[in-house]
Amino acid sequence: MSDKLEREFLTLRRQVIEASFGRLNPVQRDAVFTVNGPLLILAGAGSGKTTVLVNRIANLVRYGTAHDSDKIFGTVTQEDVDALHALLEQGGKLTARLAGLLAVDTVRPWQILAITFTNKAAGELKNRLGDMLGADAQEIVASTFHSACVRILRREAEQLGYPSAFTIYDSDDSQRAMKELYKQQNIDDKFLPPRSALSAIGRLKDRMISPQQAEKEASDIRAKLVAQVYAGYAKRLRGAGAMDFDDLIYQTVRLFQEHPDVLERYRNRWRYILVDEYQDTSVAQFLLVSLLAGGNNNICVVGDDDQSIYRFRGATIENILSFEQHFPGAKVIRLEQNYRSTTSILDAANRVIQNNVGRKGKTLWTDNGQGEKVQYYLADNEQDEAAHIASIVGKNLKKGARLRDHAILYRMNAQSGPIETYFARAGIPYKIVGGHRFFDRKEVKDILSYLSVIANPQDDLRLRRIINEPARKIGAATLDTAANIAAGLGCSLLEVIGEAENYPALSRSLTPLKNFYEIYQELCAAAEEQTLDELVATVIDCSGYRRMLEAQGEEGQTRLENLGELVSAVKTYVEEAGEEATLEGYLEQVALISDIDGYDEEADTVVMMTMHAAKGLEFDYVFLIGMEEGVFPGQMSQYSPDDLEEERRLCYVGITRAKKELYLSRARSRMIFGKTNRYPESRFIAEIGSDLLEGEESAMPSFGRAASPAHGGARQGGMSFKSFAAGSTLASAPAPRPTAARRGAGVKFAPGDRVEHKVFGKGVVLKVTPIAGDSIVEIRFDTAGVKKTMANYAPLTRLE
DNA sequence: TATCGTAGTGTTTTT
DNA sequence: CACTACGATA
Repeated sequence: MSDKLEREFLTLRRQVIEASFGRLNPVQRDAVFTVNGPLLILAGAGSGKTTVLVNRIANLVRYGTAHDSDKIFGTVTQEDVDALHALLEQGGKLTARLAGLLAVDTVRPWQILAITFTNKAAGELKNRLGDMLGADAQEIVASTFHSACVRILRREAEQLGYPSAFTIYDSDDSQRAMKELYKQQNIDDKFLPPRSALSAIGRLKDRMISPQQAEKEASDIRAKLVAQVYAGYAKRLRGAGAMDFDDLIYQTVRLFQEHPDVLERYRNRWRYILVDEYQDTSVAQFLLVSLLAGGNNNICVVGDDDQSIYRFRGATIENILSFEQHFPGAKVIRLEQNYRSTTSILDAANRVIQNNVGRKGKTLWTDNGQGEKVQYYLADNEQDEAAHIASIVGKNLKKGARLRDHAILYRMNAQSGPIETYFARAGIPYKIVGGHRFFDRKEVKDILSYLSVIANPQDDLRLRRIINEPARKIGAATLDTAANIAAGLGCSLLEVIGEAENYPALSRSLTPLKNFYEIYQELCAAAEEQTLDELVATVIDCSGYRRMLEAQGEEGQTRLENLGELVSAVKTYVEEAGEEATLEGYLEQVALISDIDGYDEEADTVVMMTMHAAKGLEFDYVFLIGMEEGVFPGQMSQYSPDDLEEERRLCYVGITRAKKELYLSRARSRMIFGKTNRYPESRFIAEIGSDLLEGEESAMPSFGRAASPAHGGARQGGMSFKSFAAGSTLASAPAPRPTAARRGAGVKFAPGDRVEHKVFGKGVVLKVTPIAGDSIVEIRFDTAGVKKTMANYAPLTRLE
């Protein structure tokens, strides 16, 4: 074999490998083919970092280091070279022989651990890997920090003195546990509210500080109390065989620090580690990753310091800023080209973020073209803001956009209310991500608590939650005596209840306790025999929960329906997990599920969520609402420069979600938590600058704008309305509410009328039902079917 | 022990 | 405004 042939082969090999990954820019390509050693990818918003991540993993598995290597396994023949030429020119399939020649030091899929921020992101990663790698992708572990840790802890919990079926407490459980502790130890909840205590403890755990250390380092009374409460809380959870969210990380790191042999096993298993959203990792998460990567340091992290928005949860931007110190010899790659947004949008984003100090510094650019100017609307109040958004959605739909191309983003969940009300009345389909989760509803949590007591009988907290739900005449007094006995014996509450007849102190409530225990045993037996979804149905029946709800009329009926939904959710889980389906597995999935995980981008509806939840998503049309000082940036951040910078990063995240058009809005007055306030304009508006904005404002502050589709009289251009706004405060003082009376007689509808709806198009009125000063109009649309809307809210006009 | 009513309170963002 | 916690009553 000649040198010349080999050289030709190596060049060809590189070309074939590159071709198999499609279009990548030079910087992206560099990231994909950097295989070994520490790598920091600074990825701006919309820079195609997921593509890079997927391709990088695919390259590890398929080609290993072949792209930059001159190693060849086997002997190259002229035929091989010809075949590669043909492949490059005509495409086609690889033979097994060629595939072998293209690979050098490949990585087995199960040696790769990819950590993402949400389950949804992990799922997407797996899907895209599946498309590229087929069955191999199944063996790659792609999960969140929390899920990955649970996986490890389930296997190793005993080393730490926890049962392997430990319960995962959500923040609600944590709070209950904390309140019980407060009561037991007579702690003043004014001086240190349980919520603050929990978040302080959480932040200690994020920094891997134990209760003992916290005690030692406490310098003031409050810190001392936190340390004391921390110790008590930790003891309580340990006794219940439970871990909270922060424990999942904290205990895993402790496991690795204290059991080098265990760490060694996992180090050998995962030889390549990738972490997405690295800017949002905590000290504990950094330690976890660096422990696992220790040795070969094949660690690749992807992040954007400008998008760090979880400082309040213990994330330290330090992790990204000092990556090169932590991992000497680290390679740093910057992805600054944006493929998502227009120049107008990026200009606005860059203008805002450049007001922050202490960042790595980068400027996004794009060749997507200038695009429309950023729109800025000044509304009278939140209803008017909602109406304006609805009318823009209508306009865009006419231009051919779909509902699901629109996202409404806000600072806090409470802001969704007015928009939701308006959209519901107008009959515009929408979906809210976040707020109250399905699994947080009382009835659902109760049934899940039954299940978790079956899985982990040590868990007194969840037991207390359900022992008298439905009412079984087991009150607080009885439970306290039983708990005291349990504490004395050092066993669980449930064990005491099981043999209640042995304790004279419990004689008065012996029957109810025994009745409960019987139910419990019945359920345990059912857990052995039935499938998971059957078990859930059994729990609902045997516990008496169904009977209780049935006796509650309408309210109980909807709750019963929710429980029906729970049963079908479990059924879906059983079908998906197949043989792997276990009770613990299901409870774990429920505990770690997040709001965004349930977001379905296929459904054609407008979507509403917080800017936090929108991280990582993109939409053609994005509305950022409530651009007011005190709302965004929030009240809490006004006096803290650090918090303000985080708000600014959040603003940057919000702006960069938009692909085509960005709409900002502010209301002159807004009702928040029951009080009407007038907030000044958000500083972010001034930071963007009037030259990038195109303004418009509510025209006549008092007259049913909601129903009038055209913004008659709205001013266009520049920011000249600022002075106008100031002068018109008096005129706009009475809160406008679109009522039938205000709108006059001209816009009533009658059956048979031909009408046009901004969202659904043209149709015929079928029925009109007057109700409380408004009316429900039932319309058969030519294309959208039959819908009901409220006459005063729907963007509806009568056609002559 | 359960249930009803009232007073008070606290409100960001989330795995 | 919405929720919780607590107290009075059946």
